[in-house]
Amino acid sequence: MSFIPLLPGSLSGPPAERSDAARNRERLLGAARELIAECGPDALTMDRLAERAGVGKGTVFRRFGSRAGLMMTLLSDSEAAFQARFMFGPPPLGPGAPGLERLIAFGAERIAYVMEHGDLARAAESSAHSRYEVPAVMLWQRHIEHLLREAGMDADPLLMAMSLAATLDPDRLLHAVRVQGLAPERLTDSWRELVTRVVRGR
Amino acid sequence: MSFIPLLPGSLSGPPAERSDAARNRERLLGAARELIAECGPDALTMDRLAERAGVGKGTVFRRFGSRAGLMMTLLSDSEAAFQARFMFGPPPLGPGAPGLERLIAFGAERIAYVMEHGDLARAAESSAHSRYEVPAVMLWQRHIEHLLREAGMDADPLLMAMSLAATLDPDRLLHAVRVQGLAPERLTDSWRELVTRVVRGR
DNA sequence: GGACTAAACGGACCGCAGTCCGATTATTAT
DNA sequence: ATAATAATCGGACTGCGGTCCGTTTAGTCC
Repeated sequence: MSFIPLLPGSLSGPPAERSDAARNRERLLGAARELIAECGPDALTMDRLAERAGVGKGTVFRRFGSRAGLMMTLLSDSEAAFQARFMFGPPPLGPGAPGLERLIAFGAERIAYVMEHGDLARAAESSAHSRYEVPAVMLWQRHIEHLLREAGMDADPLLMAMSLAATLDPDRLLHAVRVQGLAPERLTDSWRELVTRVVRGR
Repeated sequence: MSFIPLLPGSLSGPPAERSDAARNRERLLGAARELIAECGPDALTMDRLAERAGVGKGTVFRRFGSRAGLMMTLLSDSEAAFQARFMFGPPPLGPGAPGLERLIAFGAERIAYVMEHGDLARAAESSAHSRYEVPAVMLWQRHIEHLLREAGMDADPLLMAMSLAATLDPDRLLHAVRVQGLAPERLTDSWRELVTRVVRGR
């Protein structure tokens, strides 16, 4: 988790990080994972986190900016893995399969992802102003748009991608499964049906 | 806004409302509309509202339950008017037109509605746990589902309605228009395209 | 009118996310 | 080693939504 900088002056890039700052970040991430494992993401408050990690509250916010930022950091590993799979992995999720098949696979994988990391994802998006500025969310949407074009979608792929992305919103998916009691497979089936109809068109 | 109860005992229904309670509710609604007219819905805090209306903070919450509840109350008039139009009004929005045409009209009207009352609607849905328990939202979704069935949708109309409703989420629509700078007409066009493809199917 | 009761009242209080600024400490140059 | 400097630290503070409970008051029954 630490590395020796090749260049002392560190040309290009943030001007390095002080050792205590790095130590505190690790402490905070560890404490956050502990608390989430114990009581779930919703019970993680910034005060409790600071106390558990043995640092001041200001430190938490300087490190992660906000609660949502912390959650995004916690998600970033699995998030990056997921991104790698649909961008560079084997088909049908990755490149090599027709657009429609990749779309179907994408939805299925995303639903599975939300079932696993949903609470975290929801917490990461619950930033007051911008639920749609989250980089990962924007990337997904552009990916869907790309696949739509590849599948021959002619009419406003950007907005179609927006609509399809709305369907995969973690909040909605979790509500459907946890509150409405729908089976995840049913969501997957419905997604397949939806994108098929949208792509095949009138 | 007030009426004389026909039966003193008030069979069936809440056990009447005390006069001071009614007076305070009117005061609060008036003050809320003032504040919103002055600074917009986001600047309306429950403390300010209580102060402006000349009542205690506890009174505000007993009256409306929560900030979201207050916003829903403020919306209820225009909300009811909208509902009446798509349930009993003239076609193509109301009954009498084919399902697909009604769906298209519904989306267009909803987009227009959000452009007008969007901030309020967003505030009304921003209750932590349940953005989807709002009665109006549930009604819309069931209405979409009904229209889908009427238009001959065979595959899981409930989930298809859920996906389509997600497209019409106020938060998303406002973000598309205000942040992304998309023209509302483009949203309407895309909606028409979307529902047409979904209904006409594979 | 006067007593009784249930409801409404109000504002102190809580936990939360996020901000601010004086004190502290790691780092670099001398 | 020492001083200078810039980043980090910590916790008091703010504003918010929401809760609680002792006090007040409207409606009712005699």
